Parts: sequence; C-alpha cells; structure tokens
Amino acid sequence: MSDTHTPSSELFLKKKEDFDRVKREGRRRPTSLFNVMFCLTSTSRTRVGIVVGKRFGKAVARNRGKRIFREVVRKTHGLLVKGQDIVVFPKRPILTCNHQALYDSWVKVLMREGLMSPIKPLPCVKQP
RNA sequence: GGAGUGGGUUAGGUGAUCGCUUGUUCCCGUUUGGGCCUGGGGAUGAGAGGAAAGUCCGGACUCCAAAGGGCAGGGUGCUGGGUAACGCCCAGGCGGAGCAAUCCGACAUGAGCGCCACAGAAAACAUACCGCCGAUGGCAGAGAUCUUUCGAGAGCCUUUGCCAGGUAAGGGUGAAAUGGUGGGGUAAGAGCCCACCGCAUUCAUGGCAACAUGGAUGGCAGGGCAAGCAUCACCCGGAGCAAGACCAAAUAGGGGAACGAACCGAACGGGUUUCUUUUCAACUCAAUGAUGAGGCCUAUCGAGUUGAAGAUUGAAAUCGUGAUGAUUCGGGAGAGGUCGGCCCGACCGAAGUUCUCGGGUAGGUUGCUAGAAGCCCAUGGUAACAUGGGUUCCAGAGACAUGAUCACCCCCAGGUUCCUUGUGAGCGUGGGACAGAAUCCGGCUUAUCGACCCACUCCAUGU
RNA sequence: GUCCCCAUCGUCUAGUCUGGCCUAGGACGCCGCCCUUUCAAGGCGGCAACGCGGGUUCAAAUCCCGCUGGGGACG
Repeated sequence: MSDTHTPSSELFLKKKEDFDRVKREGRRRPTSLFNVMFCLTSTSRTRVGIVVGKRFGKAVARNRGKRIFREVVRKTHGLLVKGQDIVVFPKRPILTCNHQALYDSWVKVLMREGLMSPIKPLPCVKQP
C-alpha cells in the first residue's frame, strides 16, 4: 500500500489545544481496557492522541502504555476514516492483557462508531 | 562441608518479521508561474541505569554591577589526609556490640542563661524527713557517794528522758541524689585516715595530632539536657538550563519624526462624448479542473462576451470660463481641552495619515553534550587518591525515542508421565526483579529477582 | 525538569516554635439515654485521631534523619 506513507509526525496529536478541543467537544466510548474520545476536524487527516495520566503508574508503566497504543495505531492507521481526531485514555489492565485481545477490542469499538473501514485481518501478526 | 563478615562484577541470551530516534553517505525529483515547510528510498553506525529515582549534600556552567570585607541567617563538628568541592571517601584514636572476621557512633565546649513534670526532705545550691548519736553544754528524774543543823545540800561517779547540737553510713522517691570496695577510726559517722580502682591538676616519654603509657601531687573539685539558647573553630553572596543568549509574526499599547486646522500669498484647475487602459463581478470555452508523498502562501491559469467602477503622473474632439476644490507650494500661528461665572492668566496639548525605534508574546534557533570521561599500563602512597604514557568516542528528546509478535536456549516454582527411584528423563503451565536519561559531573539515601568472583572469621570433619 | 509547602477523630481545626500536668482540647457529625403524645430544639453520656520507620532524651504529636502520600510555583 503506497498510500500509507504518512509521516509519523503527523499521525499523532501533539498540541495542547487539539487535546483540549477533543476533550471538550468529542464523544466518549469506554471499554474495560481504555476510553476513547473523538471528534471531526477541519483537516483531511486523522490523528490519534494518547493520554496517560499520573494515576496510571510510575514512569515505566506510563511509557509502556503509550508504546503499546502507538503500536496498535500504527498498524491500523491505514484503515481509519479521514478527518477525525481521536484521543485514547488507556487503563491499567492494558499492561497485563495480551496483544490480540487489545487489537480486537480496538477494532471493534472503532468499527461500531464508523471510524474504521471494515476490512482486513491483522497486517503483520501470525503468518505461519 | 556448614554458619557468617566485608568487597567487587553482572543485570537473561540468540535469531526472524514489523516499527521508533539519530549520525554519516548515495540516489530520487516532479510542474500551472513563483516560493516555503515537512521530504521519499537504499547502505551503514549508534541508541537508558546501578540506581537513570528521591532531590538530601557538594561542584561546574549562566545571569544578577563587583562577589572583596563586615553583620544577619544557615551548615558542619574526635584527629590527620584525599579532593574542584562536600555532610563524601581513606587511615588512625576513643567509646559501644559481637567468640571472631567485622560493624555502629552529630564523638568540640570546667563561662553564662533556660528547663528537669510526677514522686521525693532535697533536682543544683545547698539543705536535713525518717533514722543514728547525744562525746560537749543545759534542764529534769533515779541510784550510789560526800557533807549535814537530819529539813536538806553538793557536785568529782553511774544511768534514764528532753533540748541545744553532731551526722550524711542506712531508709524511701526518682531517669538522675554529692565517687566505688575493703579496713581503720568514732558518741554516731564522714576521704576523717589508709590500700586498690575511678577522677582532677601537673610533669615526662611516644605520636604531626586525636590520644596512649608512666610518675608526682591533690583529697573529690561535683548531676542531666547544647538533634534547648549560647560559646569556639571552619565553611557558605543570591537564584537557577523553565538559568541565559540570538532571531522574531499578529494584536494592543509605548517613544521619536514628518505632514496636518484657521488665515495670508502664489500656482493649478471644470463638464460631456469617443477611443485606450486598469480593477471587479457574472457567463462561455472548461472541468466537484490543473501536483511530485503531505501541507501552506501567493499569483493565477487565458482567451472571449456582457455589465459596473475608476484613470487625464492616456489621447482626441467639443462646451465652458475665474464659480468651485478633501489640490500643490511657501509663510504662518495655535485649533481643542482642564482650572475658571467671564476676561486675563496657568497647565495639558490631538484625532488622522506615513515613516521609524526599542522592549517583547506565539513560534523558532542555541545552550546540548569530549567530560574533574571511560579502559589499559607504569610510578608514588598503608589507603582514599595523584602524576605520566597509550588508547576509545559512548543517547540528546520536547505529547517526550529502545517496543511488539514468534521460535529456540538458560534460570526458578510447583503439576503430571516414565523408569534404571534420583543432583534422572520427557511433556505441557506460570514466572524472570527494582525500575526509563532531559544541563552535566562527584557523593549520600532509598528500591531490587538472582547469578558469579575475591578476601577473611568461627565451628565440624579428614590428612 | 527545577524549586517549595503540608500531613492530628468521619470532616474542619487547637496544641508543635518554647518536649512533661496530653490518658491530645473544641465544633459539626454518629450512637445511646432523658425530656415530649410524637418529631425538632434542649440536657447528659459514649465512640473516634498525632502518616510510617529509625535516632536524641528519663520522657517525643512536638527536636533531628530517612521514607510515604497530598498540594503548589515557574513556560
């Protein structure tokens, strides 16, 4: 897929105002592993922000939570509908649950909200 | 072999796939005119810690005017050394714990002030509750003695009670009570005297010193608390990379300059029509069109038709004449506001336009990692460490980079099967700590599954 | 990241500087009893706390050190 060569610097939300806007105007969907909020944007791109607060744990745990989610977002970014800003709030159990379960849960929530094109198994996991 | 003490090293490994940050280097470039930002792909190299943590100390670095002296305030506190510096480290002394290796210790101060609840006689400068004594002195009683005028008297004797008084041994209180043990001594006692121990002063010897050892003298000098105030010695100016330096939009505001009002003088000069030309809008050709991975700015495309608005620093023709004008140049003064009933007077002194200056926000760049650096060797030193030589280059972010999945091996638990029943093999399960650089170093403290190495101590056994 | 501050019953607080009558006081709340026909108000009584671990001291909520948990300032 040659059209997925989005620079990674524009794949994630960076500015504080963007986060605040999503938190203020977005809609919220909780699951047992994470909460997600999203809203429309003026641009044509879709960006994802990950918010891990201090209550999540110490620095190692916070970094790990963000890495796990970045991985998931990278693998699914080509499937996302354009023109959305999405903010994810991971929860504690993410550190112990397995990768496949998280991936399924993520896809399921986004599909139900119509944020993801309905196709495809995992791009990289499990090729025997 | 077991138990233990001190120190050091390490922080699961290998491979595959998909990804992240960054250095070097090579290639790729489009098109509607121009420009900007982020580029894309390949090769190759690097990419968290012993504590990166807590922010408890100490420095480097930067700014604050100089960072020198003093005060205030703070810190440290046996001695000597190491160091850029330290509250750290090394060596030694003293005290304490342990059979020992070894470990622990804010471990300076005969001045002054303050505090020491309750209990106790008394809590810090002296005193005396119970008790003991009552030698000495006084009073009273009894006995004996002597004198006798037989009423009594005397005081040298013995004894009892009370008092003056002596005492700090014993009791009791308390966390703490005016050296301890033994003997002499005494009315009872007491360093009152003696011996040993402790203590103080002083001298000698050893040691750089803390201090140790020995002698002499004194005859108990005097409680605890300075992590209470204080004293003494030494150290510390304050803030911190969000320090600081540079570039610098938009908006508001600030400083400066010019023009600018009335009036005077001079100059210029207006309308209509046609053409030319500029701008805008709509429509047509021509299209939710035009790119290179994305984003942005600007010009638009490029010709025609129609309409509107301008231009005389475009042209021509014609009408017209000194009215008009937000025109230009020169002179010129102060329009306006406040105080004030008004004048005089005093004070302030501009809207607007153009230009410009500096501060500075967003944002960007830098500080930003070659260092009191690591490793090896030699020399000096008991050691901490120092000096010299060689060699290596090893993260640098700003929503914050090391991850995910799989396979095999290693370690640890407990499950099950097999047999050759044990330091056995196989199978599948779960787990592999504490923890993530953010200006950089030296320490300390705290967290931590284990593995390995070195030195030493004690016990047991063998030779 | 750098620099600061705080911690006492369920809640808000006093006491901490200057250690001891602290067995930690007060208010609101909770529980029980009295009063009242009943409820409220009122009266009486009770329960309930020094964040944790060391040290100094005869003695620590208080002084010193180290942790833990909250909160704040700086762009």
